Amino acid sequence: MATLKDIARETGFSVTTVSRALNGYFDVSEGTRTKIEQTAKRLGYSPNIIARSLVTKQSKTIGFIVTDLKRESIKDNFMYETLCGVSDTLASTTYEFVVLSTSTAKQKNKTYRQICAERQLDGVVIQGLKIEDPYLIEAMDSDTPCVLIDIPIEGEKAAYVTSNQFESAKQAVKYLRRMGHEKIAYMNGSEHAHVSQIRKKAYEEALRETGVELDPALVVNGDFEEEMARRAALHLLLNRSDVSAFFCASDVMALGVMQAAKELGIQIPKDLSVIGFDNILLSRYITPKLTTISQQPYEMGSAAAEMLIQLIEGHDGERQIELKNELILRESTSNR
Amino acid sequence: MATLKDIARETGFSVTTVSRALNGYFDVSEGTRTKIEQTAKRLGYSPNIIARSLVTKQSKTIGFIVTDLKRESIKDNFMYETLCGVSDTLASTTYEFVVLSTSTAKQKNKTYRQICAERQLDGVVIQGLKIEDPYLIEAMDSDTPCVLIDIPIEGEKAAYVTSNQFESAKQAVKYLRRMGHEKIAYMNGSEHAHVSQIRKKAYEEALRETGVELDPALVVNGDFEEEMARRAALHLLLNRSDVSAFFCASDVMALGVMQAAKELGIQIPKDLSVIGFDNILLSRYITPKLTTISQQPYEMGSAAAEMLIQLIEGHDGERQIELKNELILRESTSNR
DNA sequence: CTGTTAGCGCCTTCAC
DNA sequence: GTGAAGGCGCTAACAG
Repeated sequence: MATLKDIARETGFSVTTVSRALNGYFDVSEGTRTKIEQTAKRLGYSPNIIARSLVTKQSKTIGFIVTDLKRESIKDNFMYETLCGVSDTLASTTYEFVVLSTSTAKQKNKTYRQICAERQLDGVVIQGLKIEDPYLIEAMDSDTPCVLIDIPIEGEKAAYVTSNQFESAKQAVKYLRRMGHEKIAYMNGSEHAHVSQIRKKAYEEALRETGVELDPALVVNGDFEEEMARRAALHLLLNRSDVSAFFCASDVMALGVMQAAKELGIQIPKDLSVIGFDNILLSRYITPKLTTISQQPYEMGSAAAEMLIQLIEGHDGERQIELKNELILRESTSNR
Repeated sequence: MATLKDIARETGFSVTTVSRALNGYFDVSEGTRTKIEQTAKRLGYSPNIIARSLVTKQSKTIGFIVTDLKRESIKDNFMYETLCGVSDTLASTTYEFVVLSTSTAKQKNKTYRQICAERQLDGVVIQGLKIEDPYLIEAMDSDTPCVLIDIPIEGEKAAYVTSNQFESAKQAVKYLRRMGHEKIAYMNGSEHAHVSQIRKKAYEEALRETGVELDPALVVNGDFEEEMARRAALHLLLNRSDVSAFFCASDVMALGVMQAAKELGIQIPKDLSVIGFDNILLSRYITPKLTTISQQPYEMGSAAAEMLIQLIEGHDGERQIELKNELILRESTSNR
């Protein structure tokens, strides 16, 4: 691969001049610039970003840290869509991104600082971390800019993008209330995820505001997994025939609930109304079609990347973005 | 961030010795090694891969070049699953990967060589390129090792992983033949994709071997898109009421075919049998459940990454891997 | 306008 | 066993 040195030798100019010519500085005469550009082209020169990074301290690469980039999530695709958003936005910049799949366990082996330092990451997009994950704390007082997805924590160099999940979750529960449901169960996701906490709070608040006393027995946990949700729902529905509606913190868990209902001969929506969260692809293909809350993961990824670039380049602008979710009424809900 | 120099200053040794101690060379005394290791730890040292790359010529990063990493493909998830495979395999190595989303158009702006050179990529996994894409030719006579997914071309530094699609496609068509179908239409994908060509060839060969004359009018093109497939199928089915079966080069296109049939009041499988390709998640959720051919994208990604590491590190081993597909019989096919 | 000098953080001879 | 010197490819002062 041709280097600046090669071009310098060919053209007779110094490496410095060649560098400046190729980087569009104005203190090079038109003549030498064209000459240098031509031989650069002839030699198939292309700058070594690695070498450049070493001196400029900018690697032009950002990290996309995700928890458990796993095949199972083809059902929700949340990760994939945010990744597409990030990728598309970055495509029009000079930045590239490395995918860093992590887990709570892995975070003990390599610190966040190390990850950033090793490759001199210019910035980081974080997705799917648990609230007590080491990386989250580290990220907050790190010098490398970062944008959190769905975890609303602000920091000196940290921004976040989230959605109005609280309001939309409340809206879903209140919708069930208006339909006459009173014994509304809630299928929560992993307790360690911020989104779980907030959705649960929304559920509780919606009930309170509509005059329903909270019944802790109606709150179960499916850890965002279909099978866990199925079992939890099975258990609950078996013991509590008074439950007439189920609000789930994710569509995948709603799938589990529907399966459990089917096994028990409970008809949806006649005997049980179900609302999910995410508006996954499957939700409109299953029977009955699932009433759910749509999110905009692609837009989240894309907004995150945009904010990150702003942070990296020191511009000021939005530090928090809240995207709008929407309650999508379909066939899995009906009057009590 | 602490550097070797910092550790050298602290311990009193030279940078050279510190480097050797930390890299496990044996020509350092036990005492100095432990001392150096301790202060390295204390200072939170972690090597600067960028700087190291510059001298070792190994960036420890591989490129994952994909065509059109786009949100639409949440329906097939092929890309995502291979990505997971690559990610998981790389997780146990010291390599990281950058996602490089490209397109035929983009390939004119930046050459494959440049992409590899700029970041000194140690190797590349290529997925989804069209057969006349510039990158494909360039990759073949490039010095950086690469592994192709689903494009069986071998090269000095190139390996590939694919599946027995030819056989499995033939199997599918022959299955339709055994069910008594004679007028079997074929919905092809993009002509520029290698997989399209091979599946089409399989279709033709299966017909020939079972004594059916080829009818070019029965071969239509949906470009791997649902809507395009829907329209193409609509057109064909409208004009050719003798068609009793449809073999599709992808499940997504099969979805389009099923939609077209529905619009025309054609019952599946009573009036029309449909077979897809990919075994996407949706295929077993729709009604009727789609008969299809399953692939193993995750395993492809994972195998590709493994082979790539072998190539990079100069070990010899398999250069071609063929994974097994499987015909999955469900509800969209029946006797003529 | 152009060249010289210096250095980014690291590794690899080659001496001692 | 340890250190000095040199260089990877590039950019950033600083002179001229």
